[in-house]
Amino acid sequence: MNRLLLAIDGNSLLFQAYHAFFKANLTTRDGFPTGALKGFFTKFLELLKQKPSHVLVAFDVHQPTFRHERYADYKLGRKPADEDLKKQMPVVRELLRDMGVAVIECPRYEGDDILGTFARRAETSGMDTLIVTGDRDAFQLITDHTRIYYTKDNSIVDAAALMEKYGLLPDRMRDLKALMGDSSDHIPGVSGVGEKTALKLLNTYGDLEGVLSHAGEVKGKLGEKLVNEAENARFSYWLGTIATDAPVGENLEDCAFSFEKTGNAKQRFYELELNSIAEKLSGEQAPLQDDAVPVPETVAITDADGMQKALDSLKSCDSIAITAFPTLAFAGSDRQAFVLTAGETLFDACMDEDEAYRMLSDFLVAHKKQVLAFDAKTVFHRCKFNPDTLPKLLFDAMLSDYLLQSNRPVDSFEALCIAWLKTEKASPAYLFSLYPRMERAISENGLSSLEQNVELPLLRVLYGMEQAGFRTDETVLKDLHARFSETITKLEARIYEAAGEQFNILSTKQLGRILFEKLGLPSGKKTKTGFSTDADTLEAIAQLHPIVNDVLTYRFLTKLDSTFIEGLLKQRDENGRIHSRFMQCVTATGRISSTEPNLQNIPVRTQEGREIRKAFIPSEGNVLVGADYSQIELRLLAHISGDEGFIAAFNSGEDIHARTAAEVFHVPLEQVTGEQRSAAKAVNFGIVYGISDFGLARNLGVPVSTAAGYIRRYFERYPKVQSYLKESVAQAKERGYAVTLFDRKRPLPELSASNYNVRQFGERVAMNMPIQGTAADIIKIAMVHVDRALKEGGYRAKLVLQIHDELIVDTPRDEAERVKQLMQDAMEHVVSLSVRLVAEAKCGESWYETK
DNA sequence: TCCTTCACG
DNA sequence: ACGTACGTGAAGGAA
Repeated sequence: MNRLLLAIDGNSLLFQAYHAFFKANLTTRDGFPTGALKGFFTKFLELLKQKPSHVLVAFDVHQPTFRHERYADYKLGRKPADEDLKKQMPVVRELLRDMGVAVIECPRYEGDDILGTFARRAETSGMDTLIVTGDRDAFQLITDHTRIYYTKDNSIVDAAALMEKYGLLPDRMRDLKALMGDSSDHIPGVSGVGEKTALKLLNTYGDLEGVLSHAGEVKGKLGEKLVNEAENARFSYWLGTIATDAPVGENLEDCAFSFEKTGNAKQRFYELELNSIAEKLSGEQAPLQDDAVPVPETVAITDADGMQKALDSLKSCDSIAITAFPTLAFAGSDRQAFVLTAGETLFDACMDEDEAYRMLSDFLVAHKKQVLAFDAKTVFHRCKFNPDTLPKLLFDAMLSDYLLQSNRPVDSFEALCIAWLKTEKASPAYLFSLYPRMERAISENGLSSLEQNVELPLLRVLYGMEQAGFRTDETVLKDLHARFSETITKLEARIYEAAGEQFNILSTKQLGRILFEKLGLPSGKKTKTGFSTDADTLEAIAQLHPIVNDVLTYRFLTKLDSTFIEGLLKQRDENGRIHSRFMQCVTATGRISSTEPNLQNIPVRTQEGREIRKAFIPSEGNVLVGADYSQIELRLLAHISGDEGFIAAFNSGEDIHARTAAEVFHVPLEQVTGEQRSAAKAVNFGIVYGISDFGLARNLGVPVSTAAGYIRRYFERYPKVQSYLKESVAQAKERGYAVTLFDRKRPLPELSASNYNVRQFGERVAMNMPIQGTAADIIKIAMVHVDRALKEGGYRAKLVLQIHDELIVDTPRDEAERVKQLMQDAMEHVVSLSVRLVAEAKCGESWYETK
């Protein structure tokens, strides 16, 4: 029988696994970090392929070791382990023990010493050892029966390999290190001696003592240093020596290993959502499951005939489950799924997907089927449904997942099936199992109303908006392009002239070189890659050289031209309409986002940019009606905080920023200066973002102390705003999430982070999310109401765009006045708060005119 | 792919 | 003693 001890340096492997998975940022659904676990156990299982008879994993105990007692601070340079890694450390030990693996720690000794000790013990009982570590120190332990699996390059190192690389026997590795030192381990060595010199000395004199006793023969500075630092070298030798006689309680037989026992950890791995690991463990122990998920039979569809038969077999089903990725797949029960085959070559039998979707959508409409889906909006698009006759949508797993975990974007249906059902892969049939499970979670988290009354109805509204698109005028865009291009060319020439050379103005690196090195202008802040050249920085030095303003204008115009003019021209369909996609499951606060193209950031703050809005026009015979909320976030702050002064400020009906300035600076409203109003406005925004004096100071360009004064006075005048913000953070800390008026939740693991900055960020988010998120909830509800009112009122007007606090409706001329009123009404009466919600609506011949 | 910048709320 | 405003998406350069 194979007698092999696998001796693993647990800390070394865990650190390496952690950093390998650091970027992936892997966590369970509820936010527990699992990256290091995944890396560690993936490697561990790979190592088990060596079929060891004995396995041990050695860990350092977090106490001073016997070396520290003599030289206490020699490892002070080590960074403390990351918070995420720390959390996973006890879990690794626990999982290993569950798997029947010996976990060995020895107070005052390091992992290395345990490995060395067991390697010797194994050798005396006639066993071979494979030591797994990323630490080259362990090379000294190599013998005929002990080899090293070096994790840094996944190589197995034995005496021959060592001789080839260093020309040294394993026993001389310590001598090498004693001479050259090791800064990462804080082993001093002899100053000025590196690997090359150390190897030469050892080759000449054999070992460290040989080198030291012949130090007198060595010429020059090196000889002197060897004499002077002999004690240092001997001490280094001692530091670098791994113990082989550590007083470890466990004996070799405690490390006996059998693969069958690993199954005991299976359930725990499933709970940690590390299914790939769980599945590789021994199959003896089946995972415990309350109600099993049937594995559906999969039927491939290759032609229209097969498609028709599949649909016929589903006639008696009430609900059909559908997914669109990677190809159309559907099911009428959890037992059987139909999947369109994606032909891999031109000759494979494979059905035209468009045709399949056509047949499916006709079937759904004709038989009034209900739908369960993952990403129903996309499924609807593929089916090319008429927005007015969409099938009833019972459940969208993507939406439910988003509501349950809005701080983490949904990646794929497959990931969702694996996480929720512990299945191996995705199948539309799993939607029947997901439905009750996820709905129960939705209901337990108080999210049912949000799902049923807001998100699911909104999905249909967004579908209609995406399908309708926004009509655009090509000539407006082309004229602007011509105007911008002309100026851009002129600016470019002037910039090259002033710089004395041609360069890429849009390259921050090249621009930084020109401005700060060649022209010697003062550079402000730095980014991690070099000089900062953002607008704030450039504006600060604009008076010093005319090139700076030209650069700013150049940037401004190229941005408008490439992102907006060219970007939009590319997206127009054959009817000149632009169909943005409204993403419902992206933001952490509950807002929707807009992509391909993003129509939520079309310029408005500058005249030149605003011109672009003239290209957004109503359909033939229509006008646009735009309606936007006035100060919705601040009104929500007033309501939620319950601050009487702030509520009164709104109810006075005056300009809120001016009114705030008057109250905070104790001056009559008429005497508020422009500067005071700006300051008050900035404080109002700051409050909503989770205020800090530093941030406010930077925004206003005033000293931090001045900003702090503004905040203090603001809170004096509106004390309940302050207490609300405090309470908001405290509650989020207690519950682990921030929440909106409509119960939308955002988990905030940041609040319990050990890193101060991360925690501060969590606190700002805890203040902001309830406000931004409630505003998002409200406009979503308004959209559902507007859409419903338009349909029920028999209007032909259509919602085409939402920009967070603004809605645009493409409206037949004769409906315009009524639609305007209808929108304002719907928006203002979504909820009744202690402060009125105010919406203002306006008609126009283009988006430019609706403000 | 990551970084920086900048457009919007 | 630390280094910050909240939420997005797109483009272009650098690597």
